[in-house]
Amino acid sequence: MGRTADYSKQSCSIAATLEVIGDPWTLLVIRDAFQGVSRFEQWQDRLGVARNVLAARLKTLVQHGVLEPRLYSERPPRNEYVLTAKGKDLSAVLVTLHAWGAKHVYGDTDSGIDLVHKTCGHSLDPRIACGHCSEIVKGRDIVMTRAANRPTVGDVMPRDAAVGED
Amino acid sequence: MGRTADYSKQSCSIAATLEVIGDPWTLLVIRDAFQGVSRFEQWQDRLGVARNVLAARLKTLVQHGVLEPRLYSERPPRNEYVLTAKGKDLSAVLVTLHAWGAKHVYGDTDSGIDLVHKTCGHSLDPRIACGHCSEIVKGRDIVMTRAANRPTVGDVMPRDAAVGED
DNA sequence: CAAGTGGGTTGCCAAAAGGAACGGTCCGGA
DNA sequence: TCCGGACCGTTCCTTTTGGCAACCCACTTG
Repeated sequence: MGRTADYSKQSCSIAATLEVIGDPWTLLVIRDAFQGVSRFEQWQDRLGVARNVLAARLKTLVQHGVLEPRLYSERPPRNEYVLTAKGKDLSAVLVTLHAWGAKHVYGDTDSGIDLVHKTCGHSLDPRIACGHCSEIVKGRDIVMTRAANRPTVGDVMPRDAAVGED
Repeated sequence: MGRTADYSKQSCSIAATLEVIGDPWTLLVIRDAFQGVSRFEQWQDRLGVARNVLAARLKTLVQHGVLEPRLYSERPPRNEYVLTAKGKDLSAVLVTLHAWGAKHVYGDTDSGIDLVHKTCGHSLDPRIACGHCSEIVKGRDIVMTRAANRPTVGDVMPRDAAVGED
């Protein structure tokens, strides 16, 4: 079956996030929302996604509080969907996805969408910084630890692991 | 069915990235790889994913150069899979996904996995910084522009749009 | 030599995506 | 007033996938 995919039992923030935005098309719906798209037909035109699928995605995004429906016409009832604060917080995810694709899929070829950092005028080359010490974080300085004494299914990893090496 | 999903025609780095890592389970496979998992049986135990699906995911991740197979036994041929540099570059994506889930799904409850910034000792509160000016980037300082004169399918958005408002 | 382990492949079934058609309500023009 | 079209879905049917279990092959250990 497709995607009954029980990520959910993993008690992991990454899995939990994927539970919300991991369905096919969902992140592209959100990407377009950041570009100002807010109506059914706009998404449908841009993505070419099946209408029933789009309807389902919008519904679950609303349920999860990522999008908020706003009635802009009663009779016929029509609503548009705008990003909530929770949804806008996904910008960091989109930024890192974009950066990876720009670097590793498109080399230096044009990639259709460009992110620009307004305050410095350059196209954005995003890095992860630490909210506490404000330093740029290198991959090897991050430690992924299995929190506390939480018995998780396949606890095969005894030691902590560094994330990346760059 | 599902996921014939032609993201591909979108000429967008985000869509391109999702083409590689957007399948169900794929990001969890990569998450575990960062935690040191490198063998079929380990992933299978931890994720509970169907074996055929796991085999398919590993294959495409290798094809895309995210994982590299390494033969650790000839006869019987057995290989393990390790992250390439390209794969390790996905750490930023995992970090932002994790942060979003920790903040918006788990509130302050324990989330199973914790990311710690070794150099300052705190648990990581990731921010996006600009590689050029080294400043922390606020969402509203990012402009998503449709690059150059690339005619993309549903070009309904005349103006540029700010990303987020935080 | 029998049982176990590691790493898959094969086949069947159910769930999700694709796709096209339809329905309802308004609007603008002929 | 009648006709077509825009919008926003919903329904129905088809096509792919993922879930699941069984199976297989090549060692290895008891």
